Amino acid sequence: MPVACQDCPLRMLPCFDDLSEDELQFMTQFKSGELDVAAGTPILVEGSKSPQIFTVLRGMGLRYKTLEDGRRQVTNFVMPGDFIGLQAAIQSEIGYSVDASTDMTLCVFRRSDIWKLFRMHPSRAFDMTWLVCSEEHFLGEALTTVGQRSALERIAWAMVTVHDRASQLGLVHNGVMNFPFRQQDLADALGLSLVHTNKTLAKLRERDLLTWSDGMLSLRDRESLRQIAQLDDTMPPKRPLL
Amino acid sequence: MPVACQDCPLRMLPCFDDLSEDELQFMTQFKSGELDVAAGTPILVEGSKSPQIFTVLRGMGLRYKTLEDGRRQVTNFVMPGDFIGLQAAIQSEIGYSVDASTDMTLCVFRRSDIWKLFRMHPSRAFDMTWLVCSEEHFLGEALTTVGQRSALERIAWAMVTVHDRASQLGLVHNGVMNFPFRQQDLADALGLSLVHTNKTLAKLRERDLLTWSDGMLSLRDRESLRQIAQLDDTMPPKRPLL
DNA sequence: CGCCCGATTGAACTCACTCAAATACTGTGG
DNA sequence: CCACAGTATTTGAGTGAGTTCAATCGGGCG
Repeated sequence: MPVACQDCPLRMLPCFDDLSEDELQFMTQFKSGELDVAAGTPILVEGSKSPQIFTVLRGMGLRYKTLEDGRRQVTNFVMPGDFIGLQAAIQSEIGYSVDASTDMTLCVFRRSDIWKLFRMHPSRAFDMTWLVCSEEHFLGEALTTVGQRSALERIAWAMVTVHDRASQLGLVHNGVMNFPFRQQDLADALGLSLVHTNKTLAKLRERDLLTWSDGMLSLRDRESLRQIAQLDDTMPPKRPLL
Repeated sequence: MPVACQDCPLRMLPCFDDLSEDELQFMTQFKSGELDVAAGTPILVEGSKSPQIFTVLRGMGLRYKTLEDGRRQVTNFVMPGDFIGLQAAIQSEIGYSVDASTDMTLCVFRRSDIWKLFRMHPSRAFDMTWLVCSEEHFLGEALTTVGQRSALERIAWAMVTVHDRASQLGLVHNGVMNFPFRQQDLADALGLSLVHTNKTLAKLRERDLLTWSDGMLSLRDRESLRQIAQLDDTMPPKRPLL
């Protein structure tokens, strides 16, 4: 049974912009349905033209690109509130794949309605562009991390970034969050080998900076991790939700 | 003396979408001026809120991010037709810096007019979003390159990508293009050290795959370079010009 | 129990880094 | 016109961070 936008549990979170009554009504009719997928399901496939666009309501996933010989670059961890698939709607093809890492619920939009959104609801079009800019910004950060930071710095960066994101979404309880990924996923996100990722994680664990086992992640000392990562401590602004 | 959009030399290139009479007229009044800068001038500064947005008319530059300790990640080479600074207009701050590597001419827009564009000209707003998606796509490619490819593959990838882009813009003459960057810039773009970049370039030169000296780049064997880079050979689609 | 998958650990190797110095070029001032 | 400083490229040598190979361990499941 689909959730009405009116009752969207994400909408209530303080990290998201408020919606006007008008916008809310528009979104309700813009939303074409809901999709439930099991862990492991591919949601978007690189190079395809998906007729659908999604907002993540629940669960987590992986966004990645692959080379012909099988090497894989994870470009982001997908979390609730993320808007995925717009590339396919605006250009002809999509440049990345998304797989579900846990069971997920997705809010579905028709790509053919995008144009209507731009014409009829400029404020929502603006918000959509905001989200793409935001993703662009993140990829710039990730590129800088993989290009310039050492293995220890990369992992510290990833953990603080992921944790902060989850924290915004109210997914951290008593300092612990669900982190349903494999070490191989983290390695592929940071351009490191699995073995070295494992050994570097062990170092952070020995120093008692974090714990991660059985899919549960806890930052024991976020401040130290932040410093290792040379990450500045700015509160992210409120963001739009589509 | 500013160029009228009507007479914009870029507009005529086959790689750009056609504009309707209506759109053309709107752009002319949307354009608030022209800016000429000398090589070496900073155009945008990370973290600032520039009141201006630009389209590059002429010349090349560097887009990059820096860490506190001085490490630098070049995130793109800036070329004519590129639209820069939107992040600052849509969010409050900009996430990267841009410096001019040659003398450049920029088409200037007021950030305060962006909202008007979304409200009054949805087709241009759509095009703007297209461009951001495109940049997002590129950053995904770059991240994959830096995260997964070897030094030889990275350099081959960068050279083919840059050359193809210049080719689209009609900047390649007799197989030769202007490439006004230092080896340090390329190294910072690919997450490699200067020394290793130099030695890897030498290997490609020895194999007679490319030549690059005095700011002139020529791909002697694009096909081999493309294969080394594991880069697929798809024609880029026509793109919007703002 | 046996199998599969993911995490962990050890050992050897190598790609890419740092350090260092030489070369080449350009602009500046005497 | 030459000396000099500053910047970019090139090359050599030694080092090290991260890789690959390989084996083990542990939990979940048919």
